Amino acid sequence: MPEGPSIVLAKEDIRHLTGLTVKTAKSTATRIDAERFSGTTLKSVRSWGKHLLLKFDNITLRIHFLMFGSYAIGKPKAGRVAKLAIHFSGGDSLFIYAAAMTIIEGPINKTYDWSADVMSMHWNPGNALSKLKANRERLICDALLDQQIFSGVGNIIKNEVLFRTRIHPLNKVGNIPARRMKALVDDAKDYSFLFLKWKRKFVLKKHWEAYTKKKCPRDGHPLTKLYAGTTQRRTFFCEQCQELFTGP
DNA sequence: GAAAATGTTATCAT
DNA sequence: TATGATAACATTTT
Repeated sequence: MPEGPSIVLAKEDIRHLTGLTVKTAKSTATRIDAERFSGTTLKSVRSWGKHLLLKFDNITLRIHFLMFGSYAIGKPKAGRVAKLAIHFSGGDSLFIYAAAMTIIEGPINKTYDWSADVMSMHWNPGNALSKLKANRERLICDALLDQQIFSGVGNIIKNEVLFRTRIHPLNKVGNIPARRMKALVDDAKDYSFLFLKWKRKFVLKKHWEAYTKKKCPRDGHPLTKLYAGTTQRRTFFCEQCQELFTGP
């Protein structure tokens, strides 16, 4: 469920519950006092990167699906205990599984930099570029996963965008020429929307060019698989066509 | 059936 | 104190 576009799909899926009032809510997560939702109304469903945000009157439930989280509408998943179960008056219900959740008090606009979210209409590539300028020493494969810079970008999008823009994942941010960096920032957004389109049609995997692949679709060169960066995430790239810049 | 994986955060070490 | 490594979380796919 995890990367930004998948959260957008979840948002679309859940949005029709907006306007309903909570009859009962139960949570097995110690951090969540589900009682607080009782009697409140679901005001809006939003997302910021990988965060799914459900606003109920004065509090917002922040849901992060981590690697394996999921949800169900209407009917709980068989044989599973929901981390949060919300029953609305009228009979609708929402179940959340294996997610990390937090309650945000009051307005959320202060909490979130919407211009960092690649899926947001407020996404601002210029802001991303200036944040990158402040991170010249980091590897680009790490910077792409930084949710403060590219909120919503996950490991698949990281791999595909680096491949599409022919940038070697082990480049230091500061060594990448400005024009190439701009192309990368733009593609982070563009590819995320392609991801969304393909995921919607269940054809996402078919379009992967680098992620989990063995051969470069451009030149047939074998792809390198490396656990790269400070987070040691799987990184697939072509030594031949993805450029490693040596700096100024 | 073991191992790995679309991820983050809290806690432990240094 | 600040930074970095490790564990914890939990489910589906390979």
